[in-house]
Amino acid sequence: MKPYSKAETTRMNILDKAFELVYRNGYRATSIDDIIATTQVTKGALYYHFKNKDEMGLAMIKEVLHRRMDSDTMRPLNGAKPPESEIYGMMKRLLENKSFFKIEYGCPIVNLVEEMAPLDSQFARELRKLFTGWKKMIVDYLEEAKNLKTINDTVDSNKVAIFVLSGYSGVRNLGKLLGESCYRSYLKELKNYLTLLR
Amino acid sequence: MKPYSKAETTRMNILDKAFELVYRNGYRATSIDDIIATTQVTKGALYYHFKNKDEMGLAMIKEVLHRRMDSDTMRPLNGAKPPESEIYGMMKRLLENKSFFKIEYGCPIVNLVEEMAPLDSQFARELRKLFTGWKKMIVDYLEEAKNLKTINDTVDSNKVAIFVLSGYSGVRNLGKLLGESCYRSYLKELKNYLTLLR
DNA sequence: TCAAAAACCTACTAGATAGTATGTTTTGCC
DNA sequence: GGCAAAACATACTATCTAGTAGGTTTTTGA
Repeated sequence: MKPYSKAETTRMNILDKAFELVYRNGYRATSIDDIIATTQVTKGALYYHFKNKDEMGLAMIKEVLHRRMDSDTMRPLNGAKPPESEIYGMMKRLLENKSFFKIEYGCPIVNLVEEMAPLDSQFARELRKLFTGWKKMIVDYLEEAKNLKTINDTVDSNKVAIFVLSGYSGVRNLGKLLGESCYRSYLKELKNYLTLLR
Repeated sequence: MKPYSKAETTRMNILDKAFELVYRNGYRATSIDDIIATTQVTKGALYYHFKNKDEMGLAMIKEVLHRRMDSDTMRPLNGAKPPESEIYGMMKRLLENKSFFKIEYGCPIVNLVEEMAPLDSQFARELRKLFTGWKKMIVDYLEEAKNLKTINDTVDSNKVAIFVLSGYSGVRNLGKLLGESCYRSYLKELKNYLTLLR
């Protein structure tokens, strides 16, 4: 594979640092001046790569967020194994990943949905892609598990996926307020719920 | 009861309008100038009532948010009735209350936790009061229901409360992205989950 | 190697922002 | 009625904000 050009490096540097700042402070509260200060990239360079702040924000979602999401959550689930192992395991890995996530800052995707989905349809569109991709992965797993008789075939895969993703989004929110203990409570009760699908 | 003085009216007017703006745009994106424009109150009057923006924001949480929360969710639950009726009913009422909540803007408390809990310990403290009050109500109900043999006495009330509140917070987030349909999915699956407690 | 295009740099602008200084009006109370 | 304190009004400031104009340097390809 060919190495990154200098310009590509600059661009990725901007997006990566912007992501970190947005994760901690929110999109609108992260100024272009904040970004250029932490990247050491000048304003001219930034506006050479991106037409304006929103275009940069969208690129950040499409590139940085998609990449992290994929590496963290998108290992395909095995329909032969029960949900208390597969779905629970995915959530546990996500919630215990301390290198990408800080409990007090929650989940970057959830944060961006909260802040930007009501305000900007383009942001909403990109974030919807992320979520529906994730949801599809869960639905596909559940359908396979039904076929393999791993779970009860009366299970409504779509509703279960929504319910599980709601729980995840919500505990990321609650975690900001109550700290790590609620991750543990949530995971315990999630496992309880998932046995219901058998 | 004695009528509100003019000054009290002004103060409440500021807090009410500020609440609406913060609900729609977020706390930091709501400027003092926005607030005085919609209230018709001048800057001098606003800064007479509140030392600064944060003090106003905290007053808004303590007064407006607490009041709305109480009237909407704090009807005590009856331990003699099953969770599929009591807890489910509470969530259903909340999610279907279209006069106070707009689906695209989510839940004001959840939004404020998302935005402010990581940034300001005083905001976090006030919001924690709201949440723990709500949580206590659910825990109390579950304990009573255990005593009355309405639910299984192996249920861990605290974990169930965390799990249920996570689901609520999360579906308010998801609703911003996917619209009303996910409220319905969530409620259906919540009822499913709650039967597990019997 | 050398020109054209890509990548970057600096200094600036116009508007928004929280907060203040210094007033004037209104209210409660004797 | 009158007067002190409470309540409100106006004009201002310093700082931050996204974005731009017009330049220089670096890279690329023939």
